[in-house]
Amino acid sequence: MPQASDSYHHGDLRAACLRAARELLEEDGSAGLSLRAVARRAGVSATAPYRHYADRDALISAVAAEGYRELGGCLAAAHSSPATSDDLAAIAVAYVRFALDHPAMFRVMFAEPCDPSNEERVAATAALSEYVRGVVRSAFPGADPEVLATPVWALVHGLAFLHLDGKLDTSTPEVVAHQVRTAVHALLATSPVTSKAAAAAPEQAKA
Amino acid sequence: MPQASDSYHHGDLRAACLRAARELLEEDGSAGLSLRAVARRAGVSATAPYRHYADRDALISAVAAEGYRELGGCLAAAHSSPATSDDLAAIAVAYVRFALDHPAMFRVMFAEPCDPSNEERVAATAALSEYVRGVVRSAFPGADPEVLATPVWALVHGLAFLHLDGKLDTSTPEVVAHQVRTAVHALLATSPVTSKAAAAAPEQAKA
DNA sequence: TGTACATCAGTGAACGCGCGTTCACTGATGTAC
DNA sequence: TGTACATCAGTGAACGCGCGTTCACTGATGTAC
Repeated sequence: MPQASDSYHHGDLRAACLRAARELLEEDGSAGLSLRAVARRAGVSATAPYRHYADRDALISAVAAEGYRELGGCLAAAHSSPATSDDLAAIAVAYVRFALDHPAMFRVMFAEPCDPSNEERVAATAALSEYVRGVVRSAFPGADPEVLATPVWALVHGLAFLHLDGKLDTSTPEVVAHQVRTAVHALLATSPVTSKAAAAAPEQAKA
Repeated sequence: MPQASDSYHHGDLRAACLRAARELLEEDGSAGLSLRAVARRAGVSATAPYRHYADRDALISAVAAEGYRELGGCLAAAHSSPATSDDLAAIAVAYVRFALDHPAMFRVMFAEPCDPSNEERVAATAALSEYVRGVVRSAFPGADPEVLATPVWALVHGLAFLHLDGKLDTSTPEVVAHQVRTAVHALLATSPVTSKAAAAAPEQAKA
């Protein structure tokens, strides 16, 4: 039974560090994410986190891994089995929303040049990449997922970053969602690859 | 006549600071980019840069602005008047190449959450955005550039980041170029928007 | 059920570091007469 | 052409800061008998 906050032993400092790190990230951006600040916020001495994380990088990688898992969850929640480009657009909207809701976290996950060799990181991004392939496969059964997965991910990822960096209008969630949907449809609805099936059975192609 | 390196006055410290900052960026990433390090490398006291830059952020913004200008140059050099999706793909390749050749710089330009209100920055990214619209207009005269410019930029920008973060194979420039070209063609050759003209004159549409 | 002891998860002082920025200063340069 | 002086572009000492990490330590917990 953890959580005896007044005792010498914390109970679950590992999780508390992660929580503190995320809060700091949301409040101060990645600049505020120091081991000492995490310890402070967790109400523990500056060196206590070393019991649970080898060093600063290990903590950050753990935060990033958590982010990957959460992003995966958000995408799955947006649509479990996408079958049309509309469905895919909904997933894209969720992706961009995640970036805007957790900007610092998203940057840690993708834009930080930190320890790309960390196992947890590699596994998490491989899983994400595999997920994208799966989405593409189920949304465009006629297309080669190996060819289509990269540009689709790139498109959505790029939309996320352009919004994040203030290059696109982010005034309301609706504006963002519309922007993302429009972009996805503009490129995906009947691209040469996705429309293979349509070419084979043109009468089924949407107008 | 500047460059009297042994004199009390440096000659052109402003430019020397920029140069030093870029070198540090390439060598140590953005973590190594401190005012003091810049001064050290420029062979000048720690406080001398303050004669030319109000503070650290000002220096960084100046570096970023230089980056935008250079990126613009690289893109223009790749193809001056793109008329086909092949031409556009060549520009996309140049964009990704720039990111891979100057990774830290690219991150400063786009992924750093620093002072988005800086005038030089705003102007530079607006110019870049306008440039993308121009490219789209000249490559796809039948399409609405307002609709197409965002997804095209996002696609290319996303490709740059995925390569930069090691999510895609970057072993050789050729591999990268091929990857980028394939991605661009997969989505752009006859997307519903870009093929408006083709729809109006279907007999001219590429097979 | 009680006790001895190993192990675990914290503490707190200390290390050396590099940072951004201020300040009063001084050497070099350029300009007006 | 020479001189006085304002201005400019550097210096170097100092400030306070927060950081990552080490170390020897100690209090709490769990386990074997």
